[in-house]
Amino acid sequence: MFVTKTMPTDKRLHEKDKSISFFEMVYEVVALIPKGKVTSYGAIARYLGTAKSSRMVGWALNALNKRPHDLPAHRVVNQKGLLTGKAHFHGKPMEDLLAEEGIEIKDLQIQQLDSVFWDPNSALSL
DNA sequence: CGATTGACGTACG
DNA sequence: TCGTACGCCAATC
Repeated sequence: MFVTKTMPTDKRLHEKDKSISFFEMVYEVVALIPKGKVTSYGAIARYLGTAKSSRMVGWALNALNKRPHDLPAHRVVNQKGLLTGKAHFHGKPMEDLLAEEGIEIKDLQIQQLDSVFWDPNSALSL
């Protein structure tokens, strides 16, 4: 894992620190999503201090797709628990990956979302 | 350097 | 309640 630059707990993440890219901050948070849990783009965006840049989170993950990575990007869904990024997964279907972690999905929609939702803002004690 | 993009979110009808 | 419109902002073209 490439966490050498800064850890999410570093307060600098909440500053206008341009020394690290927005992408890397997203990667840090995504890497910390517990197995069997999911979070949303908006939740990550809020944690990073750019609540209105939720689209950027998706953009970051899109860039991730272009290069080899071991991040649980499948654990990131939209606020409704819908697997909007499924189309971007080339390997095993996103829903399968989640299902293997014990997450129930029906028609690309995560069931019992509240019980599996992982909010970085509270989990990481913002 | 300006225009476009995008795996979202909120507002509005 | 559901579908559509628009804003958002960093990265890319």
